[in-house]
Amino acid sequence: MEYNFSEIEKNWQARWASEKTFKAEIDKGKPKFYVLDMFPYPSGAGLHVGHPLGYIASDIYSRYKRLKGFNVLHPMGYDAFGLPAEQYAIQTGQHPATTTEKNIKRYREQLDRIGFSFDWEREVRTCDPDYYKWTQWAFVQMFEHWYDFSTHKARAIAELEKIFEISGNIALNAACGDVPLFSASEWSKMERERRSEILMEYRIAYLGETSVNWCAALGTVLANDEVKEGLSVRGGHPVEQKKMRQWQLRVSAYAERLLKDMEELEWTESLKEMQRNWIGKSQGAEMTFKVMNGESEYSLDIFTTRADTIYGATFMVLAPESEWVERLTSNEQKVEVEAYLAAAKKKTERERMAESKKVTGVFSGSFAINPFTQEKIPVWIAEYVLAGYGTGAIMAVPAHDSRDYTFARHFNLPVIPLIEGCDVSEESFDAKEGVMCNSGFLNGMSVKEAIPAAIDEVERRGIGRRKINYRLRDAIFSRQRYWGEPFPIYYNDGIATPLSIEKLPLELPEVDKFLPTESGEPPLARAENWSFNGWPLEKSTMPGFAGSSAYYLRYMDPSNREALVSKDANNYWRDVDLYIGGTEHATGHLIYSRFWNKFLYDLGYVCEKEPFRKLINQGMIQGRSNFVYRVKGTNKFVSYGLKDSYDTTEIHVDVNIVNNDRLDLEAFRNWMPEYENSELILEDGEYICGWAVEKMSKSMFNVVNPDTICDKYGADTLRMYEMFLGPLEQSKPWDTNGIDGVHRFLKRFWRLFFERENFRVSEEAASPAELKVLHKLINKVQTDIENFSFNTSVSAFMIAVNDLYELNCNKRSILEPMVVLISPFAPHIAEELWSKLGHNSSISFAMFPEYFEKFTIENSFEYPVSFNGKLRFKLELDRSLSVQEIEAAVRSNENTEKFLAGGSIKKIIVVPGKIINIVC
RNA sequence: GCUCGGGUGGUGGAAUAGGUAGACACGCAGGACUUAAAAUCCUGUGGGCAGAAAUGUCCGUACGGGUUCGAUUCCCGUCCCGAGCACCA
Repeated sequence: MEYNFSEIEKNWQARWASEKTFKAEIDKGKPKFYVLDMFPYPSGAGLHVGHPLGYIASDIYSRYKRLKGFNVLHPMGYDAFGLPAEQYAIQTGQHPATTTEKNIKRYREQLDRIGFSFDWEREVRTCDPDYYKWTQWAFVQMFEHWYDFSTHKARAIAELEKIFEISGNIALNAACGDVPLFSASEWSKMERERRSEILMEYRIAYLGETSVNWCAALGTVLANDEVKEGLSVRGGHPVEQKKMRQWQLRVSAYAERLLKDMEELEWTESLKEMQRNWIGKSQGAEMTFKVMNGESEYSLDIFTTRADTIYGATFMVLAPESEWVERLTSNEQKVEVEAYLAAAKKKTERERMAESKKVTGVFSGSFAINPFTQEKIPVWIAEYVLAGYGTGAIMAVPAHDSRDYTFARHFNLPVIPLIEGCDVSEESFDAKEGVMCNSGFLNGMSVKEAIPAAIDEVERRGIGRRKINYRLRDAIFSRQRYWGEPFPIYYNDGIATPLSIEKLPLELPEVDKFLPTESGEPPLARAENWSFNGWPLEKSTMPGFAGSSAYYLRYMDPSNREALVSKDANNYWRDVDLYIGGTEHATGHLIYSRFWNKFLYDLGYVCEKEPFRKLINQGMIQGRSNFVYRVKGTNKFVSYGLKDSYDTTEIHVDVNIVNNDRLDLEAFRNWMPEYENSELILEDGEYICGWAVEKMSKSMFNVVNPDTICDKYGADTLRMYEMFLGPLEQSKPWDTNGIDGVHRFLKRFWRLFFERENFRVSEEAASPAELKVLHKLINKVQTDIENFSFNTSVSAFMIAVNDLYELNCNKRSILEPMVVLISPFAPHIAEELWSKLGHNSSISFAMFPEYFEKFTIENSFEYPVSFNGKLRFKLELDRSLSVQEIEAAVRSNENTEKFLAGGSIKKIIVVPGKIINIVC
């Protein structure tokens, strides 16, 4: 009987859907297991063969866990708000909702063909008002809370107002912006506007002036993780710095917890490292310098991690955007400084980065006093100091900081070495090692001793204190775009006020065009009556990460109208046990989501402080492009092996008309009109194409559609082949060439159950040799799945099937467990054979937790062997024994007999005094 | 520049508490079946040398050293590739 995969797959997919096989429900009698994929943005191009890689892996794991008796939650949905749909809408006038809906439908069709065990009843879409109601709700919660560093928790704004009434903000240790100290009586005398301004500085979701990444081409601001190398991640447009009043989330308040709680997560070290870098904790000191601009005297704060180098601070530097620049520019220097600032301002972020090696700067005309040497040192303004980090001002120690060094050499400022024996004639000495000199009371100490000693002295003198700084900035939350969640905020007399929960969701209004208005306002300004009770509503929308920050919680209870997630559902499903997705979200989504979760945790809405316990980053699947070689100036194409004897141009050719790098000549001539009459110069009667690994994209004609593979080979082959391609976490090119091997294997597997046309499975008891094949496989597949080493388990199946052919085995006691074993990988064929073996219900209902254990070596196999084909044990051997005597001892050992199971010894490797390996 | 990964046949990749390097698959070559093709099955396949052959032998896991009876695996140095961060004081 033929392995008719298309019929088998169609039937079982229909049956899974109609029987709701993968519907997950709370079952307190079973342990839960939550397997989540990063949900896709449904783009217009549809899925290519690289997209499902992670979904296949998570599906294998989900199905495996179900077999082991877990109650598995495995949902899927769509991250549906986003820029491409909006850009497309601007070009075509089609509503983004329409194109998004269309794309989702297409995605769903493609996904369904691969046979995933998703519970589609839990599907979420971020653009659905019933969904984004809870995104808006969370935002309102953040608006109505502040962060208290003394309790390490978010607390209600109402509590903050009480504190202000009783004691002002003097004793407060809160995450906040720039707020002057005030007493209770001062607070009581403040106007409503002033109070709301102050409260705004404390809110976790707040409106504030900040330097933002402005992308003129997109007409919107972008978050730091949406900008790479000065260009927007989406679209690659230039980005510049601009001061704007924007909604922000006080993520920085959670920096320490985000850092600390990561320790216990099962994430890869490199991913954790990326987050650590992004959070960028550094311990040091804040120090105050006296600065003088002519007669006026000020106190300027700086941050440093190297307080020990204070004696070598020979000048100071301000960021061009620093508010100190104006105060500290002397009249004589005014013209020069203004010219410098204007030039700096004009540069885009990209230009600034490209020129980062160029040294630029200008003297402000002011001087500071080094508090330890009492020297008068100049204050400069330079681009290499960033306004957003620390205080936007530094003390420069050219001898021990390479950036200060380059600057000092360029502008001829003094360099004072502070470490004995260091040579600063060519470059600075940045290492934190050596013995201090030229440093007053620090002389003779090692750097490691000097750092705390210097800070102690600074604190004793009252000119500074210990300080921890984080690189992590607050997230800019406003986007001047249409296709996103509207802010549930209106401006009552200009005061930002949230809508109450009963008014949510605040739905996205209709607009005539999806572009900004002529006056530069966001697209929502085009909406008629965009107001609440006559007050204007906020016109920007939320960024892409808003909707993806809590979606894993919504899956737990997707249709709840009263809450984001019920207590009951949350207490059962708790957190994501396994999260699979691309590494590109390492510093965006994965930070925001953790922050969002921690905030809801503080408020008691969720019960776990971390959302994603274990995380796997699947590698990207790249394209494998094919080339033909056109002889320049002709319509002749020469085969790969002959191309060097001609002057040729390399041209991409559609990989779908190439097989094993052999060009389908007929298809090529029909591919494009210009090739219709081309002349092909062959070698050995064939046209061989060149190839290269590139990004999978339409323009390179190397996109392989999973539908094509499903048509030709079936979903089970696609699933197994994607796993067989290589380690899950590694990036690798897609190469359709190898797929035949996997397809052949499935056909061979199928034929194990048939004799000629008949299904024939024997009820006879299995032989030891047959059992050995099965147990070897169970052992291997189980450990491989647990380690996400799916490529080697596919190999293990192939070996087992080959072995069974050799043994001519068709016994139920061997084949039935094999069907169970293979079902996570190739569920359709497994279901079909399972039903042919006489089982009525789906193999997914089989759920034998014991099935895997039953067949592990320890529990059932009588041979104490290691399955690598090697037996290892220690024998008490005398080193004087001859080779023959050792062999005799090995042969007569009882373990050897058991291991051989009737086979014979091929080779014995004896390592004196250690191990004996027997190969059979 | 800094921080992580990683360099194994023609190709994708196996194998590390140090113990037969190249599992499994692709490709290639040869063969069986067939009028033929497809499908299926069998055999060979890292390189050199010797041999008619079975086989033997030497060299081989980026390069150079080291530890060890034994190194793809551990240590030191060099080169190359990939990813991330990039004036964070």
